Amino acid sequence: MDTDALVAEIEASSAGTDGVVALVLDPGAGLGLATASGADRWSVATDDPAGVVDALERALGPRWAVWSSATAVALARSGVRLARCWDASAVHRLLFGGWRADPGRIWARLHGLSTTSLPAVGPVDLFSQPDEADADRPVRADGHLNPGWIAGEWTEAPERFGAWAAVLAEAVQRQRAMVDRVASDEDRPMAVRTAHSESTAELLCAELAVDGLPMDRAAMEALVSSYVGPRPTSPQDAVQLRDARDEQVLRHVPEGVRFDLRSPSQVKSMLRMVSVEVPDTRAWRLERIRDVHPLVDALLTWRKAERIHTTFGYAWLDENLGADGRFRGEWSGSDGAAGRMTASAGLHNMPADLRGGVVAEPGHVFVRADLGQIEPRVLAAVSGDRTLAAATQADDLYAPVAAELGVDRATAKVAVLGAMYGQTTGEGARALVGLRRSYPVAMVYLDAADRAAQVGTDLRTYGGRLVRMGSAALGEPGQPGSMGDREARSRAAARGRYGRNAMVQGAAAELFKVWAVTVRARGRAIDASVVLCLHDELLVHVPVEHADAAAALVDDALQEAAARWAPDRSVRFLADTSIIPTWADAKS
DNA sequence: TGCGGCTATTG
DNA sequence: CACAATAGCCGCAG
Repeated sequence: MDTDALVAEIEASSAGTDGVVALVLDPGAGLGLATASGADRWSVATDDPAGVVDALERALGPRWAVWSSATAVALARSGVRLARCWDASAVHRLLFGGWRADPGRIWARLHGLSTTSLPAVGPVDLFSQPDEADADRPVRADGHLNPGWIAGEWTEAPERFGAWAAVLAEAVQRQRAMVDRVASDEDRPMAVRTAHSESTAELLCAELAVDGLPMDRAAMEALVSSYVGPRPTSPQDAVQLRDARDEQVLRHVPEGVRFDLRSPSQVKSMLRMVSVEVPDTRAWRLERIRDVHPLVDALLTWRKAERIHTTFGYAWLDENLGADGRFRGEWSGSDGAAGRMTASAGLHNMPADLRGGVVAEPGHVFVRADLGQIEPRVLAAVSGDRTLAAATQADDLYAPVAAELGVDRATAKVAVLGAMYGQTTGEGARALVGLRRSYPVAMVYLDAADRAAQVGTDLRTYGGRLVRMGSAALGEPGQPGSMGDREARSRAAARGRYGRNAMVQGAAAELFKVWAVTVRARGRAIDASVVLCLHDELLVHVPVEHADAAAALVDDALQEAAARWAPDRSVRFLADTSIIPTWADAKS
């Protein structure tokens, strides 16, 4: 079938179904399509599935339903960009929390099947009797998805393409119904929009992973070299250089005594040998006693260099920086408790000292923008606290809060942050009384989350993300006898802080992603690409002639995002935006 | 070989 | 050293 005929069929079939078209893709063999109802499906055998998708995108521009961002990654590798999608794994994480979101798990959840013993490919065990009749079908007799198809057997015969897409279409239809229920029954009216923006954020993640971050290898190697010296010429040389670095510290202890600088307990012994007694060897602690003994100073200097050497050194560049001057990591659209974006390869914790190596390509610049005081502003929005919302009108939110509380700005800031993090000691805790009096709505919102989390009740963010409170890392609430009373209370308090913060951090992550995908969408017309997302900061790469337009676009996109995310306009959001040649040039 | 602890980096 | 994260190395249990 030619593409025009396919377009016409899909157009006729998907009328009145919100324009959702399910897509499964095998880059080597073809694609499967299905309309939202799953009633109509197509199997297209082609050696250029990306080209077909691109043609459909231009002709129809549907909301593409996909199992995960793997589809978008494959398309991005072929230079094909989708505008909108419904990412079943992203929506699964939104609805149910946690991280694992493979098709088998998504399907099981939507059909009320067990997710603790999902069928798997491989040796037959007691729980999975083979059933020959199941092999040809995407759904087994027991209702679970066929693990073989999940693992890739759907690509083995072209007629399976459409069947697999139809399965996805059904899953997405069920997800949509569940999101609608969250919106209506659980009082999270933004849930559908969140499903859309979180899904589109997955498209952005695919592009971030495929396109990478512009990096100047020579500039970055020069920066690395300034900390750890030149690149070793051989493995033997590497060992020698490492011994030489260690020796700069060890020469401060008596002759013949050896310590492993990489072992905290040995470092503690080493310090004791020169009469420096510390409970641990963290840098902030040693910093204060830097002058006590030259060994301390040498150790701190060594630590800094060792960090670059092991994590952000030549090996790091060799592994992640391509010959095309793009640094690539893996991106996740919604990780952890609160659903923040995360990135691997150190993209989110690269030392600030190395930012000078992140350089725009010739003829390009970066537009860098970060949200100001995003978490307290988000707290004002999601809690509906009118007084705190009024404070967001100020460029510096802490100034009116300080005036209201009758304290200085630093105290006000510590108090607000302490309230959001659940701090119970120190200066912040003392100012909490004033916060409760002046901003009762926001404080009650935080306290309610804290109390629910303490007893193990799951939470939902403003946008509708489920924050699960039953994970093993947090410990089970109310376990009798397994621990002392003090330990149990400490665990409960930790769960409370976790839940309290997840409501704020999670909502901030949702707003951030709406902003990021808005910039992605609007920026396309002027060739502006988001190349880095950092929780409250965007780095956009753009041809120099469009720099001013891109900077204006980023600011406009924030207002657009804020209006869509929180239709109540009483809370003000602002971004600090600059046009810079390297990431190190930002003024903040 | 897997995992918790310690450390450093980021928002 | 509150909240979140990635990542490396060490020491110990299995």
